[in-house]
Amino acid sequence: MSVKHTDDAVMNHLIAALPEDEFIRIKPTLEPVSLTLGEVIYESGQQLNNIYFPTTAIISLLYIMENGSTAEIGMSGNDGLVGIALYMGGSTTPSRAVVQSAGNAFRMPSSALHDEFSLGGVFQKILLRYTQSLMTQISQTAVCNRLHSVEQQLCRWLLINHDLLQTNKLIMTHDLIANMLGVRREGVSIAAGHLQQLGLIKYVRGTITMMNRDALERAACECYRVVKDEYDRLLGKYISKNR
Amino acid sequence: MSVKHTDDAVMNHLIAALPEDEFIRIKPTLEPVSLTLGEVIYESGQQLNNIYFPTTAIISLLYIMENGSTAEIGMSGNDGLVGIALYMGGSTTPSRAVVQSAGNAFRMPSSALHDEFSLGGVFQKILLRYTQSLMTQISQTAVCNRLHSVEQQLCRWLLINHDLLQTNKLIMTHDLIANMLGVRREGVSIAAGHLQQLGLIKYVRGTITMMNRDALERAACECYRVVKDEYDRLLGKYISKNR
DNA sequence: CATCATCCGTGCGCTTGCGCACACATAAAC
DNA sequence: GTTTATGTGTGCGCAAGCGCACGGATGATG
Repeated sequence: MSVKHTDDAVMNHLIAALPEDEFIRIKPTLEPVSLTLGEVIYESGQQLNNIYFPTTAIISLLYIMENGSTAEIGMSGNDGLVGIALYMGGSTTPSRAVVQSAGNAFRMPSSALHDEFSLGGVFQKILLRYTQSLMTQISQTAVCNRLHSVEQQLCRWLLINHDLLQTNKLIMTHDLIANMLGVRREGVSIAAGHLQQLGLIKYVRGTITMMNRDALERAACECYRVVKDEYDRLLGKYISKNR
Repeated sequence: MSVKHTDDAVMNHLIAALPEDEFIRIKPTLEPVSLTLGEVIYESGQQLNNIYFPTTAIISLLYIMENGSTAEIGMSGNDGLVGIALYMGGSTTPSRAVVQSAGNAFRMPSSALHDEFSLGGVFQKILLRYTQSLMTQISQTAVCNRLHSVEQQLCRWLLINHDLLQTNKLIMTHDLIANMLGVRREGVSIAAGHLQQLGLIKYVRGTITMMNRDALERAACECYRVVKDEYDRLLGKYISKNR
């Protein structure tokens, strides 16, 4: 069903899912960019000018409170895009988009996005479906924050990363994870220590290696699977070859 | 700017914001329905057939976990609609929509919705903008669940209700609120008791009366205002007369 | 090789919220 | 008017997570 494009833009699943004609049309508007760790793609409330389709990079959507504490509401990698507000009409959101794992992405200017979106084709369909899948992710984060332990959430967070990464190794300190999860660094250290003791992960100074994915899934809360299944339900028929 | 329609469908702000021609076109497809307290509009994962535009009713979006505990991710009243998944492409969501405050709504069948949505007019714009505003609400709920106290969240929750209601009186037990907030009934009782002591609210057996809205806003976390401001930013220009 | 910054382990007191249990009040039902 | 159901107050003990503090370890820098 899905067409093989002649470009590594295919690494982004949403782009890869486009029919040949739509792909050819938007291809010239896609500019490859390299994103560095910690780079801020969008600042909260700031007018957006481009939408990003990550290929190897992972971008984190963060809320920053008045007192400076932070919490992640969602993550996008080659399964999605960053910059939903551009086609939803708001042009901006109250969240910040930060590069959590350095890598590449394709950048598409706002004008090209609007042109293609307004045609009402598969491009629009896929973008809207992805938006719904992101809503599920955010919703699940909300209930997860309320009802589950730090350790369960850490497992979930590691699994999401694992899905978006090409490797088992994750460059990430406990401190950064704490900022994402909205908890203390010590809390992450304790949870990670426990997971290491169980043999699910290993880590040394800023590098976490996932040793046993299945066990991690069992140690995570149901939230991980709900979001994953919902993504597959919404976009699976477009992204047939994936996974 | 906004046209005065000849119908009480105007009580729903999104419908009221439509230009005359679009309103006339969708009007015959709107069926007034009465919604009773506790009624389940949509069940999690169940195929949707209608979208709802509340006028006096308030609908709560709930997640139900495997162990039966619940948490609210958002609320819609005459400021919005229920059934986003219908035009986003998913046809369903993992959440349940429950009537939290009895009242009326307009029901629009899926087919009519798709017809009008695909025209790419103001209707589509407004629906997408509302979706973004709901995403903000859900996102803020996520960080609020992580970072703020039960009392702060209770204030926020009361304020949202107050905005959607036509009165200061809220028919709601501590137990139900606890289900919404995803906390214990006792926790709500303690927080509510404190707010009553401060003179912000009064309550007796299932009825809560808001006494001092300004003070409630000061006692709430920033989350309330962020969501409200974002809604106004996204939809304010359409809903000029509102507030 | 020595210094320094960064990352992680650990301990302690404290607060918030949980789970449970039960008493008491007020409305509804008969 | 008595019974019954429902809604709220209160009091435990307990666990999770917070804020703070400090010490040790590891890797980068010069």
